[in-house]
This record gives sequence, C-alpha cells and structure tokens, in this order.
Amino acid sequence: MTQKTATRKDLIDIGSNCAALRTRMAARGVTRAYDNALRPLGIKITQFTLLVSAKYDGSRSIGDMADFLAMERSTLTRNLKLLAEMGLIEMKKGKEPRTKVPVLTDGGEDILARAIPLWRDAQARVTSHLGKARWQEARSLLTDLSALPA
Amino acid sequence: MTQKTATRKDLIDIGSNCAALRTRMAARGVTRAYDNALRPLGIKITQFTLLVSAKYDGSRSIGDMADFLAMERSTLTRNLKLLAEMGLIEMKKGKEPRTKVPVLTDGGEDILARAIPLWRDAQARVTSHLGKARWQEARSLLTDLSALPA
DNA sequence: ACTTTAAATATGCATATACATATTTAATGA
DNA sequence: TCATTAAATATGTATATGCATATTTAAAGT
Repeated sequence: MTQKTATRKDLIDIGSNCAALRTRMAARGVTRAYDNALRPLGIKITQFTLLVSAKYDGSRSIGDMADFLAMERSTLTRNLKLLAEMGLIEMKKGKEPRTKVPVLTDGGEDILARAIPLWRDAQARVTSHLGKARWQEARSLLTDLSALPA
Repeated sequence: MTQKTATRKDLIDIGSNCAALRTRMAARGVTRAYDNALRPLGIKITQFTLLVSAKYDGSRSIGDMADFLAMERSTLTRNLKLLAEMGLIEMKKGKEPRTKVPVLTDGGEDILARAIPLWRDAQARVTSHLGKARWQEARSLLTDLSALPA
C-alpha cells in the first residue's frame, strides 16, 4: 500500500542519501572552484574541458565527442558554437560523411596553454582538500556514476 | 617558464583527473537516471529535492535553504518560483524580517508522496550499480567535494 | 539522374546555474 | 516621523543541460 504522505524517515533518507542531490551539490562546489580559477582568462571550466578534448583528439566529430563526454549531442553542438564565436575553435568538415570536427584556433591554443597552470592550481586545491588517496577513490567512483545504465 | 602550448601529458592528465570534468559527468549521468524515473510525474530530480527540503523544515527561508544546499540564492529563488507556478509550493512570509519561506501545497504533498517510490527505484539502481559499500564511500566523498573552500 | 532513406547536426523549448546589480523590506538613527 | 542603512529577495544577462523535432547531408535504391 502506497503512503498518502511522505514520512519523516523518507525525508531524512532522501536528504542524506539521494545520489542526485549529493552529486549535483558536489558538481556545484567543484565547478565554482575551477570557474573562479579560470575567470582571469574569461573561460569556464566546461569550456576549458572542451578545448582539451578537442586538442587531445583533433579528428573527433561532435557525436563522438558527445559520447566520450557522456553529454547530449545538442548540448555539445551549442557549447562548441559558443567557443567558435569566441574565436577559440573552428568547425571543420570531418572525414566521415556529415560529421563536423572542432579544431583549436591559434587563439584557442594560446588560451589553453595559459589556462593550464590555473587548472593545476584548482586541481591541487581539490586533491589536497580530500587527500591524494581519497581523490583517487573519488575519481574511480565518479567514473562509475557517469556510466549508470539508462 | 610557462609553456607556449599544452603538452600531450597535460591533456591526458586533465582528461583523466580533472575533478570538475569527472564530477560534472557524474552529475549528468545521475541526473538523467533520476529524471527518467520521475518523468511520469512531470517533475525533475532537482524539483523533487526542493520539495523534500521544504517539507523537511517548513520554516527555512530561501537564504537558509540556499546555504544548506550550497546553491546560489538567486538560483534557488528562480527554481522555487517555478515550483510555485506549478502549484506545488506557496511562498509565505517567514518569521525573520524580509524572509520568505516555501511551503508545500496539497498538490505538492501529493506529488511528493507519489514521487517517493519512483525515487527509491532510481536510488536502488544507483546503489546496486556501485554496491552498497562503494555508494557509502561515494556519499562521503561527494559531501566533501561540495564543501570545497571557495 | 532522381527519389528515398538514414545519419549527423541544428533548433525550439524548457530548466538549472551563477555573477552582478536592482529592488524590496524593515530595522536604525537623526 | 523620516531618512538612512542593511538585509533579504528578485532581476538582467549569460552559460550548461536535455528532450523533441527539424534541417542538412550524403549514401542507397530505383
């Protein structure tokens, strides 16, 4: 029989154990830290990540990149468009039919190079906050959480 | 001396270790799972969480709730406004001067009660995906990540 | 060659998020 | 009381995200 109203026990359970709440809270806190670190360069950590991904494999299409990042294709399309408007990447035709591939411009390379030390600062603050061993554990758990069955 | 260009080693380091990337990827995956579970009720996991938080302590102001959820006040203001427009909460005057307090309507109570079993399904899928022990560890690590020093 | 189909990307619409700034509200001081 | 101030919430602007649907692009079929 289904309850007509949420019990106190339910509320406590959800508040302390909901994986979505906990993960989103963590994402807010972590994102804030990295965004603050990168602010002098006028980019956000999400954009930095896309520059890194594009440079790492310069032949990956939007769709492949979206799969890799476990992100909606349409989200990535828009985020890349923004980077293109900022002059940090260019969208080129890919080898596969109909595909497009983001490629860093000189400006994008420059911003990326200058962003790396700032990223390292932020990253070091996270690892020292948790301790290296716990961060390694967190890394592994976060990876598993990214791959939940739909 | 600062490098002029990002090295391959940098890119690999960032791709595999960036806490922001990992945490945001996890948030996307987890959010998707809970949103799918709640879709029949027409609410999202973020909204469910706010209903829970409002019911858990029916006298907390927007500001206090924002602190508790480690969320920007302005973000919370807007998210609550949406819930109010959906008829799930009402904004009432708080005891402290100038404060406003979200309170569940009957409709909000009803949706919350019906959402709880769906939440339990999604939550169970997460804990069984990681295993109970690893989920407990994840919970603890996520909590620490939420509280990064600004 | 022309049509159909399938794959990839783009767009419409909606919510979540944050920073900077404005507005509101009530306490405080003159 | 009335002006000032401080606290709390709201709004402007911008990015990130996802689902549903449209458009584009090129392969496949006739």
